Amino acid sequence: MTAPRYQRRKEDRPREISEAAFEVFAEKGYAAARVDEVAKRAGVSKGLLYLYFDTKEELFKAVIKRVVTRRIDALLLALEETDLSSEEFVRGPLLEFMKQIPGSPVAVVIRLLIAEGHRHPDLVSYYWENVVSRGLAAISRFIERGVERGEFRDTAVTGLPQLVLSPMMLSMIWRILFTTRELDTDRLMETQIEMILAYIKA
Amino acid sequence: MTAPRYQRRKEDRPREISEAAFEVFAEKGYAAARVDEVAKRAGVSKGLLYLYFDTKEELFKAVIKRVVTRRIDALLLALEETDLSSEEFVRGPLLEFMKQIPGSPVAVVIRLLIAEGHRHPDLVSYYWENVVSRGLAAISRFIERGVERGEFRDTAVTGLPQLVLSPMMLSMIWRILFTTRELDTDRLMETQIEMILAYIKA
DNA sequence: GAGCTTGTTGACCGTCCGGTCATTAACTAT
DNA sequence: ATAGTTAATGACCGGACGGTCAACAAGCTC
Repeated sequence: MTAPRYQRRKEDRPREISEAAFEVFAEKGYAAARVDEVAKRAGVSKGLLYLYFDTKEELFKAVIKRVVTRRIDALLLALEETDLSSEEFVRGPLLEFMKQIPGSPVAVVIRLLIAEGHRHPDLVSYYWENVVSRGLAAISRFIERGVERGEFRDTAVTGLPQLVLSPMMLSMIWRILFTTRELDTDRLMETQIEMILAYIKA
Repeated sequence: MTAPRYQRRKEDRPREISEAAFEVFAEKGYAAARVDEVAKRAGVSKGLLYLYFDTKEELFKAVIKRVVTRRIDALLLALEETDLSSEEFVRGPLLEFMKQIPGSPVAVVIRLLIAEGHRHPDLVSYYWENVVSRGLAAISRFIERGVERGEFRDTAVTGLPQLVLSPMMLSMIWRILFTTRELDTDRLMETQIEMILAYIKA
């Protein structure tokens, strides 16, 4: 009466493998990540991994998409439905959202995309369509709304929502490269918001 | 009377190999770059490459350092020696410098560092010491000078020179990932400078 | 032009790794 | 219990790739 050597868990395997893969890709990057290592961390054999994912590249794409998909909607919804004034929303929920990104899995995805995007153009398109373009459009719309309400002036910022996010981008890269060096990334983003508001407030 | 099969060119080989390596690393990233490919593009045999560089990793480091070393000093010098007013210098030479970076080899180096920095901490330190910390310190000093001269107020920006550069950072990443998508990166940087000046001018 | 030095070649090696598949054994239906 | 189904294993393969080295030949010296 020994314990079974393994259990069949068809339902959970893809997620477990994908989670393990995220870890390994995050640590090593795509090319240096070993499929054996992923299988090991997921607690399965390499053969099984290849039952659920056709190739290493498919696995990679699945991992990226999985992380991306779970993260965008909350903010966009909040942004559409808030009854705060534009300024209050920017200073509150939007800033909070930005502060939390550089330490989140999104930062890892960005790193992987920067490193490997070249050879996975469909992945870059996916990320563009599901995250970047939606996020930027939402910020633009939001500023426009502020203009319509008479809270903001109509400046170049309306058409350059990237300005709001650029310190967040820099903070992400900073943490990726210079984890040990000092930088108050929160303060960086706060100050940018402060400047933008000062610049566009009516 | 046949032409010799090769010429001895001890002096030029390291540079030629290093240039070829830059191309290949830029196209493929570190792990996916093939030493054979580098040798082929440099017009030498793999054996010769290994005479000048001990390992692939040493080659990589040499390439990064070579690109970095040739690029920093001009701006820092101009910044120290200019007799323009602070505002004029920012709107002129500094902005020009920033605009030109995202399309330069520096952007490639950044991409490689983001992708591979993890496993080459000494390379990250090198980049930090020779480029980032010097550049940021120079900008900080410059703003302080403006404050001393009464041109600027003393704001949080003095201690956050990253704010000046963050749209440049975003522009670099944007071009790396989304070459095809529209973004007026020049306008992005101009607007940031505009906002900062409006924010800190006395 | 003979002989020496050394820059250069390219075939070769050992290892590693993505991907395969015959075999096994956990579950299921009866 | 038994037989059938299929989730899961892990040994294995072929090719690729970083790195080596014995042989070669370009250029120098006399």
